Amino acid sequence: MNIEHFLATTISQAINQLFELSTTPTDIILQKTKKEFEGDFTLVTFPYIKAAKTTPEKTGELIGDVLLKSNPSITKFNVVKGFLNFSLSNNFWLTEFKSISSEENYGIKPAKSSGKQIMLEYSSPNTNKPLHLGHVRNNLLGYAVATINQTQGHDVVKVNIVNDRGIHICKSMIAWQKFGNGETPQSSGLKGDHLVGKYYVEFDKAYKKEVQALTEKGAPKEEAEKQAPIMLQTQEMLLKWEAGDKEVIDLWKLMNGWVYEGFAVSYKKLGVDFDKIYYESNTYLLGKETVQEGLEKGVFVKKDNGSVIIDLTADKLDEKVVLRSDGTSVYITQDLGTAIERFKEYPGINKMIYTVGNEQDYHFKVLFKILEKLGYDWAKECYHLSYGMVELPEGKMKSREGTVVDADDLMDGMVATAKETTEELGKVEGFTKDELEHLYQTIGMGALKYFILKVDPKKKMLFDPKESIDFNGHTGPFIQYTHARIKSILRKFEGKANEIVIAETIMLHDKEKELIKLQYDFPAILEESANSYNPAVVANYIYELTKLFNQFYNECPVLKEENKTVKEFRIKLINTTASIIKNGMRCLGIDVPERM
RNA sequence: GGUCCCGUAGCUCAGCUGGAUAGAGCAACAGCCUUCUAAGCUGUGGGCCAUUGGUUCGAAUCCAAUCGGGAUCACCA
Repeated sequence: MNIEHFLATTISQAINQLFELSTTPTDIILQKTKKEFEGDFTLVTFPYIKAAKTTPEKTGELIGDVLLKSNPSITKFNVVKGFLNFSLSNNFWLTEFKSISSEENYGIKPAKSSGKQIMLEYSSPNTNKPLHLGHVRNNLLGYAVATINQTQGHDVVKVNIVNDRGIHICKSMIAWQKFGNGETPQSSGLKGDHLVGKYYVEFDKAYKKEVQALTEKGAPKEEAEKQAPIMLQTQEMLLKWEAGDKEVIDLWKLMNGWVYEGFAVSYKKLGVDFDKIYYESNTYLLGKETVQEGLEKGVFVKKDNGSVIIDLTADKLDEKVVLRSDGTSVYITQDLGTAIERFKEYPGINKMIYTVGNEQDYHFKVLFKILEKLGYDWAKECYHLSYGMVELPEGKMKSREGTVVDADDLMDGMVATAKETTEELGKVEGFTKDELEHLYQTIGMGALKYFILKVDPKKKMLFDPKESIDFNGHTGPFIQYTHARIKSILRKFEGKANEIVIAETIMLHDKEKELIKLQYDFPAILEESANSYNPAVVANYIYELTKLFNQFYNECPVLKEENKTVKEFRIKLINTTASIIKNGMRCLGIDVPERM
């Protein structure tokens, strides 16, 4: 039985008997004893002093006495005001550690399934421009949440829905036709998505020029924006696309093909992948039938002008259009249809997660509410994994103003910095050229990923490209470096860590005990992180573990230790530390090198 | 204006299912490399946890209001 459960049960029984209360073990909240005090676990006794009809000190004593007799693992206790701190025996932690270190992948549950299936959508790029920093956060977050949930035995289906159609795609296409001179990724040497993105910017330039020319001739601004020839051409192209015009479709396929080639490269660098990719060009007509059904059920209302709406004012939301007066879909129509389709396609889904920025909080509230009103009981299992924007020191990123941080540039920059730093530190000996390239990649991406994942997803975060990302302190490279150091020690021990049998007689040093206690927490941390869809929980835990190891390392020599049993125990201890660091970082999608 | 989110050290962030003296990193300053990798460790300084009330034995944490910042409220996607 898990020790915390045992303690809770014992304490619950004790206070029920002593103070005539009727608590259950789940009412008992134990916390870890703060470092300044002696003990392993702490019970706050304030809530019980009324029933105990005595002082907090006496209350603690009474409960402590019962605990002491209940289990030989509990060796002593002390009471400070309303805090009952009790200690578990050296042997308890040693035994605990033996079990931790004997597990192949401690904390990361084996292949056995929980029976729960989660569909997780993330990335969702547009095919008119390359990925930027915002997408990076989205992708890293989605991927990490998926991996962390897999450790809980859940079957996670990672999906990506590509926005490959619509007016914005046509803008790039028109601009390419007009100004492109047949430029291709091959002829220009540009990555496909960057090439297409370039023409999206070209469109905007040309469009602004035309609007300006028209307003100078006296047209009102709004009128000019509607009547600019290039805009009219774009709208015409969209109609042709919808009609299946071969020429337009061919161009569309060609240019989207370039974009996909470019995305594939970026995704690979980011280390993310998908089980299934949806394309909006296939799904954008979905949802119209749903609107019909909703009308019949009386969930939706048809207005005089022919548009269909849902009135959500009673739910503190507004009226929402679900079908335009001309009978065409709006965005949410498609989302309704896609959601329903997915649950049909994967009947086993218990949870549907959408990784989308918090500017769409309202949209998803409405979406889920509508699904609920339509009577889909899985609507309550839909979850919007909302994350804050990545802001630059100057404020928001705006693609039209050229203040976006491009994902490829960013990643390349990180790898270049990793290279520089590594060379400066002179840590390049003994590596082949290929190994070095791989190492720079690992460190640079590790820095970027950790930087983004360590902050709570729902909060907005600041990214300063000038100061870039540090490699010292609370960073990915620090964790990677620590792992490499441990591996270096283990190498000197010729990899025999697994053969070590831990002696019963070891008296644990403070730092050793702290390390074991922290390792003991790992499974609970993973579970919490999985349930809250928050990778930062794991990220911050790994940092704590790493920092603790470094302190231990400075205080307790490992290889220089004279006593053979202590030395072997420490080897085993750091071996387990390394594997938790590695597994934890893997959950975040971050590689840790064996050497660096 | 309605709704939602955020406000913790100079900066970037933890801590938030109420509990002991609010923690890290960066930046500043002072130490530690005859070594198991110093991308490290130790120490110093730095805080009215936005403000004001409330609930409580106890509030950074819960509630309300206020002030600041952001998002959103399209027959856009």
